[in-house]
This record gives sequence, C-alpha cells and structure tokens, in this order.
Amino acid sequence: MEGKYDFASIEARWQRFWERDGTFVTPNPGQPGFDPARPKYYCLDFFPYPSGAGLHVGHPEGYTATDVLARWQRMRGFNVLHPMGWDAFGLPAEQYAIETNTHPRVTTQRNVANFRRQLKSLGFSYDWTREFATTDPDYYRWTQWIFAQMYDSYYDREQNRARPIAELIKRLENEQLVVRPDGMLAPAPLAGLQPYGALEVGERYWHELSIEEQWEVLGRQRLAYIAEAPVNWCPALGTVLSNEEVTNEGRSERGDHPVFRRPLRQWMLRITAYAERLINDLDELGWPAPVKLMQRNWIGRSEGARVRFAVLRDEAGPAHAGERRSDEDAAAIEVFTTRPDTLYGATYMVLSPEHPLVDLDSPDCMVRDAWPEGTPATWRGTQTVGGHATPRGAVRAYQEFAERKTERDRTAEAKVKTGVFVGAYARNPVFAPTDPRGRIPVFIADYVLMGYGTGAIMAVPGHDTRDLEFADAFGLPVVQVVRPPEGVEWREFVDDGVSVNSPPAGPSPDGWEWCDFNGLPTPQAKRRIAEWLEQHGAGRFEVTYKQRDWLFSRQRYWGEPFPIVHGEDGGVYALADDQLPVTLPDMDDFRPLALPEDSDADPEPPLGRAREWVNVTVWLDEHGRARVVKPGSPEEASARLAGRRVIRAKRETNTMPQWAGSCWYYLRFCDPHNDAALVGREAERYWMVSLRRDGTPHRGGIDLYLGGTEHAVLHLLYARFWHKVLFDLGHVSTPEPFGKLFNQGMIRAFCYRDARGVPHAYDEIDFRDDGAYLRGSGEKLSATVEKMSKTLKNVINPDDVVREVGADALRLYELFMGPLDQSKPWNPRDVPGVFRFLQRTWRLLVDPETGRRSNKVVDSMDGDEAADRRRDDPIERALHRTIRKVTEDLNRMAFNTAIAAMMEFVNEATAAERLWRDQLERFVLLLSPFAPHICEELWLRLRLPDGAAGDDVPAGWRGLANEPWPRWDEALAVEPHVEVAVQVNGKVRARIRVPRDADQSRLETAAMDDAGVRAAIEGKSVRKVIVVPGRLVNIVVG
RNA sequence: GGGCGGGUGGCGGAAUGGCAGACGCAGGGGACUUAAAAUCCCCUGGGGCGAAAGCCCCGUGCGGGUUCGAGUCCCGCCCCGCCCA
Repeated sequence: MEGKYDFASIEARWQRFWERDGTFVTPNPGQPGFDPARPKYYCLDFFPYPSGAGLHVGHPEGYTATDVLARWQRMRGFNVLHPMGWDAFGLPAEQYAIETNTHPRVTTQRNVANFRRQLKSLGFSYDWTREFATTDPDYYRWTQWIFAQMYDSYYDREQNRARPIAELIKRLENEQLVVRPDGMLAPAPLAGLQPYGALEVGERYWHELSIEEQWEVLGRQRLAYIAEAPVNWCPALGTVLSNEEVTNEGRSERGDHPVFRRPLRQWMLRITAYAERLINDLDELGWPAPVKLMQRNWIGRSEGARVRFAVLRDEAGPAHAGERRSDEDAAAIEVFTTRPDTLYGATYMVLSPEHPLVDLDSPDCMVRDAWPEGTPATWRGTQTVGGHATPRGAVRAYQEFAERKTERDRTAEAKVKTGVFVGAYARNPVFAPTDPRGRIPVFIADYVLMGYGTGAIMAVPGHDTRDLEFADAFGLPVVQVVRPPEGVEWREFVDDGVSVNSPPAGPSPDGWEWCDFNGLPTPQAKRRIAEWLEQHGAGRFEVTYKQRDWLFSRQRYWGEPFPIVHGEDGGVYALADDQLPVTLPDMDDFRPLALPEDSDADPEPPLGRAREWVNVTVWLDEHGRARVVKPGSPEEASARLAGRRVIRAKRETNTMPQWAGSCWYYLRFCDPHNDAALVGREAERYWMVSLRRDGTPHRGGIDLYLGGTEHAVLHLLYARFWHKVLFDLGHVSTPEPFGKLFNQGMIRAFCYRDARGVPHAYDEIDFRDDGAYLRGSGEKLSATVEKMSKTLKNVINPDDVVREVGADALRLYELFMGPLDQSKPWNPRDVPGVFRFLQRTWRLLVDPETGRRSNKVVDSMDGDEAADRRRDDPIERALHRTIRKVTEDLNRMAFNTAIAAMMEFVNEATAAERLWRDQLERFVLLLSPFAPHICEELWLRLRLPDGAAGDDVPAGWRGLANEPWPRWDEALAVEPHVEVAVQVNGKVRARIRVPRDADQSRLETAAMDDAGVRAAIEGKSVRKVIVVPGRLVNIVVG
C-alpha cells in the first residue's frame, strides 16, 4: 500500500478480513469460544423494512451509534450480541409486485441483497450468521407457533396472567366455573354451601351447553379470537386498512381510493387484557419519558362508573306500558362515564349509530314507529337526512349517512354535530322514577363510536364541549352541576371543580333518597356517586381503556398465513405444532380481488383463490389441534382407527399484518437456527436477562434498543404484549423485552426550490458562497430543511458518500453532526471536515512519501526515567484527558463531543515533535469504534516491526476488535494549574493562574492581589466574596 | 385545543447554576507553489475606543422573577417540530 490515506482499499481490505476471520461471530452459551464469565451486552437496531429505494443516510445514523457502542463494549470485555435482519412482509412489497408483475419474494430478495450490501459497506460489526428475514419459512413457522399459542390461551383475571385454554376447559368440565347468560364465566356455587345446581337465573354448567355454544364461550376467552369488528374496508384495494393507512379525507393513503366503515369478521388479539400491565410495567423501563407517556395515552386508562339508564316504555312505544309492572323490566342503556359526578347534569343520551339497541332488524330495537307529540323538526333529521315521517326512517337514513364517514371524521372537533332522535326516552337513575327531570331523550349521533366504551353516552352539555355543541344544535337543556374556580365561566367548564345542583334544588319526591354530594370536590363526588349507584343497582365503579383489541387479519397475499383451519363442523382449529410452517402457496396472481363499485361485497383474500391449498382434510388430535392428511392415505386410516375425528376443512385465507413478524424477532436473534423452539432456553436466559450492578435481574432484556420515534406506540406496544404472553406461558424469562430504549432524531436535508416551488436535485445546482443557483438558468434557489424524500429530490444515498470519502468518514459525520436524539440537517459541505480529521490522523502515523511509519513516532521506553518523562509529557497528559472524555461521553451516548475531543488530541499531537508509539496505539484503540477500518490499518502499521504494511494482512493477525479499551490515570488527566476567573459584581475583571487544588482562602488572597481586581474595587467596600474552587471568585462590592 | 420536545455566531453544534460560542463547516489573511489543488499557520458573535498591546459596552426567541452569579431554575408570551385530539 502507498503512503496516502487510500480509504477505498483500506475499507475493502478490513471488511474482507473481518468476514474471513469471523471477528464478529458471537458464540452462544455452550458453543466453542463462548466465555460465560463475561457479562452480556445486547444491542439492537429497530428492524428495518428493506424498501426498494435502499438506504438513505438517515438509516446509518442509528446503526453507527449502536455499532460504536457494540465495538466499545466488546473492547470492555462484554459478550456482545449485535444482529441484523429484515422485516420483509408487508404492503409496499406487495403493491410494487402488483405494479411490476413480479413475485414479492423476488423483489424482497433483491431489496434485502441491496440493503445487506449497503450495510456491509459501512463496516458494521453485525454477526451476519444470525441474519434472517420474517419471510423465511423457518422464521414465520414460529410466528405462527406463537399465534397458535395465543389461540390456545385465555386470560385468567384472578391470577392476572395468560394460561392454556385447556386448563380453563378443565375447570369448566369440573364445574368450578359456570357460564352466565351473557356468555361470560362466573365461579360456580361452592359445593356444600349451596345445594347442587343452585345457580343464578340463566347460568349453566359446561355440559349443559351445545357444542356450538361451547365454541362461542371459548371464543370469548381466547387471546386470539374471531369477532365482528368495524373496520376500514377499501374495496378498490380489496383489503381492510389500519387507521394509520386512512387519510383525513376518508380515503386510502395508497391510491386515494374510498374507504368504508363496515363490520367484518376478523381475527383479533386480546391486547386489552394486558392494558393494566402494559401501563404499570413502563415504570421500570429505561425509556425516554415521552415514549412512556405516549404509550400510556394510547392505552388511555380512565376511571369512572358504568351506569344503567332504563329505556322508558312510554306512550309512543311499541309495547304497552300496562303489560309490564315497571320501567325496570324494559331494556337499559349502559354507559361508561369518567364523570359520574355530573350525572345530575345529564339531559339527554346519545347512542352510536351502530349500537345494538338501534339495530332496526333486532327484536330489542328501541327505535319507535312514530314521533312523540311535539318532536321538533331538527330532531327528525331535517338537517342531515331530509327529515322522515317516522323515527325508524330517520334512523335508517342516518345510519347510512354515518357509515360513509371515517372514524377520524366522525370524532373531529370544531364541526357541526349531527344526529336524529330515536323517538324514545330513558330515565336518569339519580332521579326518582316519577321525577320529570329524569326523563331524557335518546339520540343517535355519529360523534359516538361503537368501538369506544359501550357505544353510548350520557350527555352533559354543561360540562362537555361536544355535548354542548350537540345540545346547541338540537335545543336541549344545559344544566350546571360543577362550579369552576373564581372567574371562570361554568358553561364548557370540563375540569375538576366543586359539585353543585347535585341533587337539584326543589321538592324531593316521596320516598326518594337523593345522592347528595353538593359542595364536594370532583374526585370525592365521583366516589360518592359510584357508591350510591352500586347500592341502588344502577351502576358501579369501573376502569376502562381507550385501547381496543388488535385487529390482526389482512386480506393480503404477502404476509404470514394463519396456522388455522375452519372445519366443516363449524370448529376453528389451530394446526398442530409439527404442521408448521404453513407456507404461502405459490401463486401467479396474488392481487386482492378489487371491487371498487361495491362496498357491500365481502372481501376475498388472494389466498382464497389457491383452491388446492385452501381445501384440506384434517384429523383432530387429543389437544384439539388439527393435522392435515391426504384423504385415503395410511395416516388417515390410522387416525380413524385411533378414534380420531377426520373432517374436511378450509385454511384461513387472511394473512397476518406486518407488525406480526417484528413482535418477537429480537428473541430469534438470540438463537436463530434453533429448529426445536422459537429460542433455546439457555440462549434466551443469557442474552435477555439483564443484570443490575448488584447481580439481580431487572425487568428489561435488551440492553439498548435504538430507533426512531415513529414506532413509539404501535410496534413497541405490540412487541411488549407478545412478550408478556410468552412470559405468562413460560417461554421467556423476563416480563419486558426492551430494558433500555433510545430514539434517534430524524436526519433531514436541504431542499432547493425555484421561484415556482419546484424542487431541484443537487446535481443540477451550482453552490456559490452566497447561495444555491440553478445550473443553466442561473436562477437563485431557496433552501429549506425538509424530510428526505424522492419528490423533494433531497435524498442522500450513503453509497455516494462512501465513494467520495469512505465509510469511516461517513460514520464519523453521522455522529459528529450533533446529539443523537435531535433531528438535524445533513449538510454535504460539512462532510469534508471529518474526512480531513481522518487524513490528519493518518499523517500523524504514516509518512505520506514512503508509506512507512512516520519518523515522528519513536519506540516506547520502559523504566523509571520513562515514567518521569511521561508525567511531564504534554501529549501524554492530553491523551489521558482524551481517554477520559471519550469514555465518559460514550457512557452518556454523546458521540459528537467524543469525536470533538479526539480532534483536539490530533491537533495537539500534530504540533508535537515526537510521539511515543504506545501513545498512538492507545489513541488508535480509542478511535477504532468510530472509524474501525482506518484504525485496523493503523494498528497493523504500528505493531509491525518495520511499520510498513504489505498488501495482505499477515497470517494469524488478530486485529484490534478484541483489544482492551485504554485506561486513563486521573492524576494525568487533570491539569496541575487552572485559570480562574475573578469577577467583580458578576463581571470578569481578571484571570488568575493557580494550582488546581488551591483552597478558598488561597484563591481569595490571590484574587485580591491582582492589580486589575484592585483597580476594579478601588474605593468600594467589599460586601461578600464567593469562591468556587477551580472555577471562579466573585467579589461583591457596594 | 391538549401533551411533549426545541429556539445559542453566516451554518451544524459546545457549555455539573460559575469565564457563552469547545469542535467542525463556511469566510478572511499568510506560508509553500510558475499556478492551482492539497497541506500548514493565524484571524473570525455584534458594536465602540486605541498606532499597538489592549480596553469598554451589548449579546443565548420576547417580557418579568429567583440568585453574589441564569443559555441553564421559576412565571407569562411568541415561533418551530412531533404526538394526541
């Protein structure tokens, strides 16, 4: 090699070396080369989605940071797990595949190859032997396995954990549990205390249920279940979309097609069962506070009361009041409210248009056939649906009107509230049955959502903004029940205050016992009314969550198939573990069936067209798991012989959403080639159990999980949920997967636009001192900092940067730009700065003429004389200072200041006349996590006797990746003398040079002796002297 | 509208309540060179005084406050970003 810093050949050479040497291959416990005495460090990047566009310079920012830490911790004696893989299922690949008519597997492989090439070109120390993609059948086999575990599990409220559903069935069969009329479970009456069979009305034992009913009951318990759920259905794309994939205008993010809200049978995961634990366990995690807060808000825990409002059977009702003894026999509307203290202010009720009580086809429907006398025109829907002759007509029209809107649209504030009266009234339970003030009208309105709470609200227009808007639109009474602080208007006051008008003034009906909480502050009032409701059988205290269960199926091709078959007997069976993976059938046409004209047609997932794949014959084993057999095969015969049921079945044709694969990949990295379990027990225990300093385990597994904020809620919440399920079922040993989380900031880039606002690519631009000009026309361009995107023509490709200045310079610039957690602009003009730093470092050691070791570098000496000279050597002191600074900065992930400190050292060392070889060796080790290629090369040249490197790395060479991290001597790292500022009344008037450890009195004396100080305090009296040793002296004069 | 970040030279940024602007970029001057590039050295927040050494004043979005001392802590406001509505 020559004497110039030839980064291209240096980087290629050491990347080859690492690969051949297996430098970063990490052995697992029990494997050769594994050292159990070392502590572990599991350092993980967010799972990338290999898009067709390849990397832009934003991706490697986080990857460089984790790589620096991984290399550093390796040098500090940790066993480091630093893997990389691909989250490769998902809609973009499928859409691209459809557009280009290429199989998504092909494009995915191509994209992965490109990502891998780009990452390898940056010299990251990943253990590539652990690489996998979520699309590998060996991987999604276990994704399916976990799903089957969820299907076979239920959440035990008493033990507060998931358990196998077989245990639940056993308890049902043993009659420890009974089935309530609503299908939920209750403890059976204790044997001996009550006679056998003394159940509440409607309760039944397990054996009393039909097979269909048993399936239904279990379905309500499973962690993975099928339910009718309102979804965003996009007929043109032939799939349901998540809320994130729907625009504010109610159209699909991709393609801008109309999206409809409609109920569909979908797979759901019961994440709500974990809501409490997902909130509480955040406390222990070393996560950024904003992310914790976002997760808490997303889950949205709220305390309040569930209240029953009886539906009144009055004059206009279909039933005749005389037939029933009282209102209490009639249907009731259940609401959940976080403000039960405002119950006396509830003047009307609102149901979601999808509420079962307003389902016109249901016998329980409460919608009346005729308008009660005096119903205002607006209540009949004149405003939205043109008005109708009957409540049923108005409700039907309004339901159709609401269905066309998105959820976001429906809940948006600052818009006119709409709705129609259902013709019926309900009774507010805090009023006496005879009290007219307790008779309140019931509406349907789209601002109430079925999926949230009970799908019905009590409206308190006095203290709720949206209720007030509605009340204003419909002329409904507004009552004050909360007194705000002095000077605040009570209307629209929604915060905590003091209860008033509760109960209202006026006569108390005979025998009626008010709940009196007038004068109580809101929190106490809530408690009082919740107790009252419970005593009067009208409600109870309750905790609810904003979060809903996770809609888990997609009508797409490019996703994990479900390990599920639907039997001809109506049963839904998980496949036996040895039947996994269920591989995706190869299809030529993987497009969804598009039905843009028909929003009512049922979706048909592409897999539905793979007839041979879909239709199977299965036999059911003793665990209720299904095994596919060939009809007429010996296996089928022996299953029949063994008394097993053999049935025809259809495979589930939905696929899992993209989130599925990323929910557990970090576990697979611990043991990626295990074909007996998703992760081996020993490997999982070693890599996932983090120890505190005192050796006790704490919550989190991964020592550093680094990525952008865009996954602050969904991915991190979903993965925590899966992890907790696996924890409950005994498959992992920590309750939380990610002990420490760090969010990198976004890297943005300058966008240059002309006068018309059209962005221009960098290669069409002339950069001059006073700005950017369009080449050709010479027009001056405006510059703004924007997100990198194709349309803004400001995407910076790391390939180009590597070609120009090399991977080491790119890595340094990524981290030198500023603090990792801040968003900052990529400025191509700044890149040469770090490149020059590397060149200076190179020239410090290598003579550019000869390519040999620079003759400034002298061999180290031993002995006392050397120790003395070392103490006096300013370079030695600078080096100790730098080692300390870099180590401390790495501890707090302050990469930019660490690099700045190394630049200062090189500047000082460049000015020195001679340098000891061991000093440069220590410096090279210090720099090596940041710029590993150049450092390996310099390390080689420092260690070789003649200081010159041939074209090949010598046989048996070890490289520096496992060399120990340099140490510093505190005595050498501090300067013996410091300059201390002397202030007079807070203004610096002099600087004095004193020994670092000078005490207060000595500093004060020295300050007073200074001529400048004496001049400044001349003729004034000294009131006070503040001395901060090592820092400053402040003399206060009057 | 609510919550959380952030606002420091021409630019990216640095600064346990203790000398604001480390380090880098850009800019200026010089050395080397036939010249340019590269490299090396010096200067570089604004304003003022001075021949110079140097000295003085102002300055961390705006307005107040706490403190001997505030970029940093507290209160109010303005602007930008993100999340939720």
